Amino acid sequence: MATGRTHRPATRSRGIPEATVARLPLYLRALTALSERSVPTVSSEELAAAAGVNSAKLRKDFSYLGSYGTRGVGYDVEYLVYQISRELGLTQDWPVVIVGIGNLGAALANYGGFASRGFRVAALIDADPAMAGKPVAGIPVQHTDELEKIIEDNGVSIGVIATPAGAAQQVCERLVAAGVTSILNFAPTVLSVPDGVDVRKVDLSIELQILAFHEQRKAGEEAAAADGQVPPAVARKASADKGPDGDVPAVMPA
Amino acid sequence: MATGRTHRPATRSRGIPEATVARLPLYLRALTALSERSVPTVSSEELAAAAGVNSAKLRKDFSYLGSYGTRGVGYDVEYLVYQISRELGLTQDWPVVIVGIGNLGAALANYGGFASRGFRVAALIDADPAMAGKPVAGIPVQHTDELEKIIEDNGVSIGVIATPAGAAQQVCERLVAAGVTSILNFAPTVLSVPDGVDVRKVDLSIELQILAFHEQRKAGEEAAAADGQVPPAVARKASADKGPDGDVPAVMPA
DNA sequence: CCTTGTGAAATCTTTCACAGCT
DNA sequence: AGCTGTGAAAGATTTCACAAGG
Repeated sequence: MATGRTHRPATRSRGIPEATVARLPLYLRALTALSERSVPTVSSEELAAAAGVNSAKLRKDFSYLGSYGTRGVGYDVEYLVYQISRELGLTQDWPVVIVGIGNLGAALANYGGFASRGFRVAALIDADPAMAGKPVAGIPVQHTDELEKIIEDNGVSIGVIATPAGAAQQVCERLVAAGVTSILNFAPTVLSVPDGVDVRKVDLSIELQILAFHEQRKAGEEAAAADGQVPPAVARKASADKGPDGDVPAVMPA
Repeated sequence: MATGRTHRPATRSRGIPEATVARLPLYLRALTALSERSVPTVSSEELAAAAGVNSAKLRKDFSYLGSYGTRGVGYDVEYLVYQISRELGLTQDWPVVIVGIGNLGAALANYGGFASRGFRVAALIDADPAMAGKPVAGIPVQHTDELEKIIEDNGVSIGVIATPAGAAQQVCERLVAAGVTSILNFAPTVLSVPDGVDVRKVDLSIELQILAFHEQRKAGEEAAAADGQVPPAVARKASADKGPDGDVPAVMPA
């Protein structure tokens, strides 16, 4: 196995922080909306509000891409759309396969935003022979047997796994063996992949549990507030970020 | 009323870092699997591997919950399951409503992992009158007109938005006005919410764009590697770490 | 005036490495 | 001997605040 014990040599050439990368799509979406309304320029303050972040963060983020703004004026919308698209690699076509065409897989196949920006559903794959040939979202489902051939023929490097948890690791391994190097995993399981393969996961159950944690915390604070004289709900603020406070009274609800 | 009354006393008693909270569900899932196999205890090393994190991080995470392990032995699986469940607020019942019963909403309603752990789909809501009364996943869809009543009657504090982007903000406002304080948003839009309301978002398009960024970067490095003398099999290097919401399942070679 | 771009400070997160307990 | 729990170091991210430039 790989002996690359050396912690990442850190190719710092194009080092855009991961946190920044994760926000670029957000900015891009906001900018696209502005572009559709033919807004020519936008300030960091305005754009940040539209994207649900604060303006200092946005400016810092953009500073990693280069100096694309004009002091005293703001950013040229069209130009920024182009620069961010290029940075994200959206100026090229990304064929994607979806494996597992159950409820969720079908929903993903039907999701419009998929095709919108550089991504193209190259194939739908399912293990159920009864599904084979059936069109979903206008694309005929193919059997898992064809997986390797489909990946190769279409030059697919991004795979979406929407299978049951039990099948996910095996599907993952076949995708990777066939040449896929980026995986979006909707199955509620941890995937093991070789070095060099990126995995991102989307997990409903985890998100709900995180919300439950904060919900519980709020309930506890409320109870504590009833005791003291903490002012009731305050200012209305637009915020896309998660709860700021991390402070829970040691009150145990038995 | 005092204006400067500090919202948070300097007491750091129970402040679990957000990054830790986001990993607790992962640990819980791994522990549940161990529990089902009747494994009595587990070491931080084993559990970390199962959860796809490193053991130092796991031990640090657990240290915020308390000292639940035994030196020289490891952690008692059942006990940890209980402690983490309690910490996450999963020992209580969380009624949830799903708004927007299209492809995605239906997929979510059918998702088993939903009901499994403390969450219960209290109602499905859709704006289409034609949907009303139709059962999805065994639950009859109700019309949006009923939204406020449903929230109130069921004491719902967590809402899932699976509507088209255009409807999401309005639905969000109605949910919040009716008493919902945690929202899981699947619509590709930034939600504005009052202070004290938590929003988490799940966005296919954003995840794909982040993958595309790394995919593009890999392609660039490959080209650069071809210039040098890195053997093809090992030429790929990982960015390894993910952003705020993501983790990379690490592969632990023997 | 205006708003960007950015060093520096503050804060949060991960990792290291080992003392301390079983 | 083995493994946890944790200070302290290292690293990443956010925020501040202001100089620089339109």
